[in-house]
Amino acid sequence: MLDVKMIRQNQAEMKQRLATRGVDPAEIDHLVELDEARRDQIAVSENLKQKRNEVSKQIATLKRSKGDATDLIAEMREVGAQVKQVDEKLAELNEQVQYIVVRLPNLPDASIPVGPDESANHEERKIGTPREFAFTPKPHWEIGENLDILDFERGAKVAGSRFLFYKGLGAKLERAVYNFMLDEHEKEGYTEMITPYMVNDDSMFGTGQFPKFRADVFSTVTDDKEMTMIPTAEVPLTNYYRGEILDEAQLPVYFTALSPSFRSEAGSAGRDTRGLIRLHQFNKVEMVKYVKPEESFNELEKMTANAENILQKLELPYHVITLSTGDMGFSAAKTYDLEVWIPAQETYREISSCSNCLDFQARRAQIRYRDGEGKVHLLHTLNGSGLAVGRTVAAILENYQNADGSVTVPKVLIPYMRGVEKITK
RNA sequence: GGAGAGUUGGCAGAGUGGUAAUGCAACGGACUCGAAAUCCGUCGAACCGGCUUAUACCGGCGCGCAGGUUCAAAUCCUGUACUCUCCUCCA
Repeated sequence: MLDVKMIRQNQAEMKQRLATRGVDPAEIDHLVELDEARRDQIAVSENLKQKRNEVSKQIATLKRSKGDATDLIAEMREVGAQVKQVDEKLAELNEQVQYIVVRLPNLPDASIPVGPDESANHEERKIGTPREFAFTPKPHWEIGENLDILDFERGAKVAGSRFLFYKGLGAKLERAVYNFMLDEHEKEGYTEMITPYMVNDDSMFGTGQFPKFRADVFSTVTDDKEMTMIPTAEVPLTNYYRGEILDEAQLPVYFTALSPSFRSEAGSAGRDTRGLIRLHQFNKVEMVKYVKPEESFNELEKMTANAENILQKLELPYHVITLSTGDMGFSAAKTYDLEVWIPAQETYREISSCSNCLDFQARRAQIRYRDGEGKVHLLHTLNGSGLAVGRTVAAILENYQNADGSVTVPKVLIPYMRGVEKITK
């Protein structure tokens, strides 16, 4: 959420920068108008309340000295009615202002490319060289099905499309991958967490998914209580400190967690219908940071390096891109995507997304810190995948496949596979 | 699922209709070579509005949250969240 006061004081710049994210400048004009009306109404309300407070004190004094306050009470009855009326109007204006402001995306950082969509993304660096195959590489779902380690058919029968079973060494590989990731992040100073996998609306609001993106999630209703299946562990990890004021000395805080992520994938019908790329439920190791504002961009570089470290140790080719204004997520000011090489598709596919949200989430979730002078400030939050586990397994299966259909286990994972060096039929 | 108790400032803790005691902590000062102790003073989170370059200042709000009653609500009423205890159930 953006600061309305800041928008008001920098209207022209805000309109221009938000326009690069698809916000109609007229909406900002409307917001500023409503805010003006809101502040006028606050002044009216507060004047009335001041009067009420003053006269109420007189009434109290009179009553204590057994005086007659009938006239004053009659007068105050009128003031009370006015306050009620003014406050109703104020609540309405507040709601209108909030309606707009909670749906505005974060301000894009000045360093990112401006453009309508992914075509404007900028490649920062390319690491590793895609392997030359002496045979036609198979897609990972074929490899997995042939080896009997991935079962999409039964996933569809038991749950539906975009669900699967991992089986035998497939399940072991998935577990090896995320255990490896968690161990690496632990070395980098992240505290490992196991979070709730269902959250309330306040949490979904805090990180920016709600109210705008309700269609993207799965929710459950029990006894009229609605909960949301987390679309990413970013939600519980970032809401961990919701509504709290941390001490400056606590910062930075680094969290990591493995969790399933549940996504409805509404609007992506027909895309990536096969394999591990786009599922309703997938595992992901997430990284979240709470940092002081002046450090957030440096921390973004470090977090991205932490995600890259995983790919490098797995010896998977990838590149890093900076998302353009049009391709970036709602809460982010700057995002690096890591895309891993998928041989069968001869292309790079997203496997991690690391974002600096500045104070956008902190303002929504009211997460603050107290500095050395005792002053309270919003802090900055970052989140990144480190990495999407299912897509990592897909990349391993495809990049490490052999002509005979077997898959060599990446060196760093062998200890996590209890010594298994190759997955064969 | 049933029954009961609770939620007040950084912490402890009073307050059952008249506008948030008190203690500790914190901050400033005195004393001291310095510190402790003591004494004096200040401050009760955060937030919002006004006025400001910014402080300051003025006002509002503020007793888990949301409503209601009232001239006036921490206090009365309704709903709700969470915590604790007991029963039930359960991994």
